[in-house]
Amino acid sequence: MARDLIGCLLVVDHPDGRAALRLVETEAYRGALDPGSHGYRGPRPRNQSMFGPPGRLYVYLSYGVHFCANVVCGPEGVSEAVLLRAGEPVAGVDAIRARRGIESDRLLASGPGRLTQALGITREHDGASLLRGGSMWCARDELTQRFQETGISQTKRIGLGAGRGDELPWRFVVAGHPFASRTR
DNA sequence: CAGAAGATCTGC
DNA sequence: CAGATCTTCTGC
Repeated sequence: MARDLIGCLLVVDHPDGRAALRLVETEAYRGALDPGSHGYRGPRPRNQSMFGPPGRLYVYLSYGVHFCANVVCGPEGVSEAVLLRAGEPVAGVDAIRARRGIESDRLLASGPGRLTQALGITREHDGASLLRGGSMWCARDELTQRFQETGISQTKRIGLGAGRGDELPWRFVVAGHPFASRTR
C-alpha cells in the first residue's frame, strides 16, 4: 500500500483554497508486526485512529513540535498505516507557501512535518476520512502511472532506532526526486 | 513517579 | 548542533 500511494495526489480543501501534493515518499508501518509502529504495543489515547477503519488519517505530534500524517490501511483493529513523508505541490501553491512561510520550492513538503504544515493538517484532522464526501482525499491522474513506472527506490525507514525494525526496507521514494526528503 | 527517547525541523 | 516540548515507555 505504501508503494501504491507513490505518484497519487493528496488533495485538501481548506477554507483558504484547495491544495494538492503529488506523493513522492512514503513509509509502511505494520502495527503489531512492527516494533517501529506506534501500534506495536496496542491502542493508546494517541493512536486510537490507527485501530479504526481504513481510509482515515492518523495524525500525531512528533517531538512535541511537528504533526505527521498517516493513511490507515488495515481493517478495523489492525493498526497498519502509511506515513506520508514528502510530496510535490501541484495545486494551491500560494496557500502552501503562505502556511510554510518560506520561499524555496523544494522544501515546501519534503519531510513529514513539512508536508502536514503545507496542507494545514493538524491533530484536529486525526481520524478524518479520505473517502467520498470529505474535505480531503487521494486521487490518481494520468501521471500517477508514470510515477509508478519511473523507478521507485526502496530503502530503510528514516529516524528509527536500532531494534525497532530499522533494517526493514519499507520506505518508498521516487528515485532521485528533488522533492523527496533528505536521507540524513 | 521521574527520566529518557522518540516515525522532526529550524535557526544559530 | 542544540532546542522546542508532547506522548509513551522503563526503571526504581
